[in-house]
Amino acid sequence: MTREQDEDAGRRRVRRPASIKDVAAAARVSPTTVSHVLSGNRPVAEETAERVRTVVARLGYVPASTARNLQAGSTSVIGLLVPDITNQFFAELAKGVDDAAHDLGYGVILCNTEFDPDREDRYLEMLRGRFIDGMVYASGSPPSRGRLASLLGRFPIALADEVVPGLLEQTILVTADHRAGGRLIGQHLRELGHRRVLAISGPVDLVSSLERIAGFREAFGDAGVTEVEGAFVEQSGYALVATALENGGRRRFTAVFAANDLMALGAIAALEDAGLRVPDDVSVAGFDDIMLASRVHPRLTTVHQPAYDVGRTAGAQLLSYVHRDEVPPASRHILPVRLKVRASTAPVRPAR
Amino acid sequence: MTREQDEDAGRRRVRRPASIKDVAAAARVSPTTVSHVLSGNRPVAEETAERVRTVVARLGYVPASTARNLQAGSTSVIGLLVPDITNQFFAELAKGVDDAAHDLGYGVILCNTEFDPDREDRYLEMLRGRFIDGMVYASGSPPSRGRLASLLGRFPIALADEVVPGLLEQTILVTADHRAGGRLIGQHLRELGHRRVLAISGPVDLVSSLERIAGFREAFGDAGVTEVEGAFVEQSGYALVATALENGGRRRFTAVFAANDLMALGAIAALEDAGLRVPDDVSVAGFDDIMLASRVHPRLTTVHQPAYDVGRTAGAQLLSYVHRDEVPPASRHILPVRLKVRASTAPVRPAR
DNA sequence: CTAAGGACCCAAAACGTTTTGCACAACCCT
DNA sequence: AGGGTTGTGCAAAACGTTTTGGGTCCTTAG
Repeated sequence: MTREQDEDAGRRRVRRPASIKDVAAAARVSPTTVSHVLSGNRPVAEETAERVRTVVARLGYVPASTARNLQAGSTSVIGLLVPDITNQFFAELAKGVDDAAHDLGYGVILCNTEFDPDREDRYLEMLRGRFIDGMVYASGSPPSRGRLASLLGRFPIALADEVVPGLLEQTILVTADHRAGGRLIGQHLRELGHRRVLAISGPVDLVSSLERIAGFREAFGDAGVTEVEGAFVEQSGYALVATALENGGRRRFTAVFAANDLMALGAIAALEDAGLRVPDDVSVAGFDDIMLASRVHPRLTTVHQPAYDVGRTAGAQLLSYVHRDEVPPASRHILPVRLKVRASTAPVRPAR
Repeated sequence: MTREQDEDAGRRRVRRPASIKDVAAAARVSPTTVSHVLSGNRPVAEETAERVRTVVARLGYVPASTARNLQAGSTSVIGLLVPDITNQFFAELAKGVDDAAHDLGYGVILCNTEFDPDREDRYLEMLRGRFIDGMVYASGSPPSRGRLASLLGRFPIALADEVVPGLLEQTILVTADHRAGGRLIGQHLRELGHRRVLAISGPVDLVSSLERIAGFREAFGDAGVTEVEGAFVEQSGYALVATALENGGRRRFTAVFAANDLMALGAIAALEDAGLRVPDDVSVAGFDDIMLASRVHPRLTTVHQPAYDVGRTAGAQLLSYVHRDEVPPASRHILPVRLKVRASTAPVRPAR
């Protein structure tokens, strides 16, 4: 009676999956032998092996990875932390990491922080129980270096896309050549005759953001560039340019260098809302070369970042060590970028 | 001597993390007590608990999730299978799933199949060792139902976005209302006075694709619609329209209904290459409302699909059962869609 | 006929937790 | 004073593998 109630109590349950013991019993061998048959770790008489294999197939036995992980002390899973998987750039990067992982039989666990430090912390907390064998960190926001450093003692971490100040001498870093990208835009705008440009940067605590602007100044020269700080989103680009137009108007600049394509889009919108035409009145350049950049009107001049390669390289580098159970030596991988000249930049025109 | 060699042999290794035994020893209690302090599963004298907590902090102890998983028989991780994380739609969906998972303390392991059945199989194979507690399946291509069915016995699966023919009566299904979306477009075009439309569908073995067209016919009527089959990519839209223009020209249609925004973009390109203007000469409507749709020229009339909500609902539904260790009953969740009238459709104009 | 060696398989330990039954002490109530 | 209750902590089992040091039996050579 009581027993029947108990069985009723839980709703329909999944039947217990076959364990190695079940297989062993059915094949009249020890669990050890089953393990050896499956792993090929030690020779087993063909006749016995065949018997085991039959039972395995019949029972649909698959070794429980939880148990295997415990025994092995590793999980064949790496973490991937990104701020926004919805952002084309990070999606490409994620794909690269996934490909690299998949090649070596690793899985990827996705952590989407939405630029929220608390959320990032919660993810890192969850990850620290060495659930993962390693991690690709592409935070995209000023990272809580402390927490990251403490994790570095538990498993290897590869930094992707963004330098983390305290850590770059200790681990793998893969990033696009932001500085060179900035230089390319700087040179391009200068060649078009621009002499006064509004540079709208990303968050100044992001090294990549600084590098882009620094590269720009290297090529363009410091004179004539007024710099304002923003965030890597469209509204920020809009607001920054709108504000700039109010204070002083466009007499102050003939071109806008946005640290990011989305911001560039915002900038264009602000300019058009103010009755200015792009690129006739003001040129606008972006950074990243997201898909939109080539479809939007006017098509955006920008710097192409090899997002996929960044992810793939970071994943491959990380795993090349993790896989051999070594801790990776510090290394840097700077990937080349390309200038994409399209329709949003034009030779400067004398103000009417 | 030998020992020294051994220590040299492996490269610098990570030191063994503290285990619960280490904590117990240092706090002069049993591992049981440590566990109780940490889990709150049973009361522990405050004095003792404090001592344990101190040691935990000092040693930086974190329970090994591998061991915990084994003991618990679950991992607090769910799988997410998508064909292309780079596709905005699936990225949004993934974000939804991740959010739902994160709310309940679950992790998400990402499987990006790149529309490759082999790759999908390899992923499913890797997942079947009940590494995960459940899975959201959004294959986007005609799925290998057999393998999926066999997995359904091991952990719950929620189908997102796309019906899997053999399984829809057995598990959770979350999808946008493709049929209603088709109806909205059909009605819209009819109201604009269109009477002959070219419908370019996605792969006919995808239920969502069929539904969109079916809904369209419901509202528009069967008469006057010629249907051609394609794939969900831009080139396909281009090719289909280009071909249609060759055979019979645009006398045969005044509007194009593309089963997907990307195809709509291709269609527009083909029309413009043929010297036709959109929407003046031919109207074009899409489906999905990807980010591009609102930025491209002309801005695309389309049906907005709540990708994020699909993911979030699928994740939440799945987890609401998984989390209580129940197997989910079959259920369907059809999410509403919205018509977005923009600039690519216009009232029909009498052919000149 | 016996010792050595090989082929084959198994028992037991280990991985690091959580769970549960129990022991011990101290307290309360009648 | 004795029986019950509470509070506190421990030992042992269990989760499902893989690993490793034998053990048994058979073959072969001396």
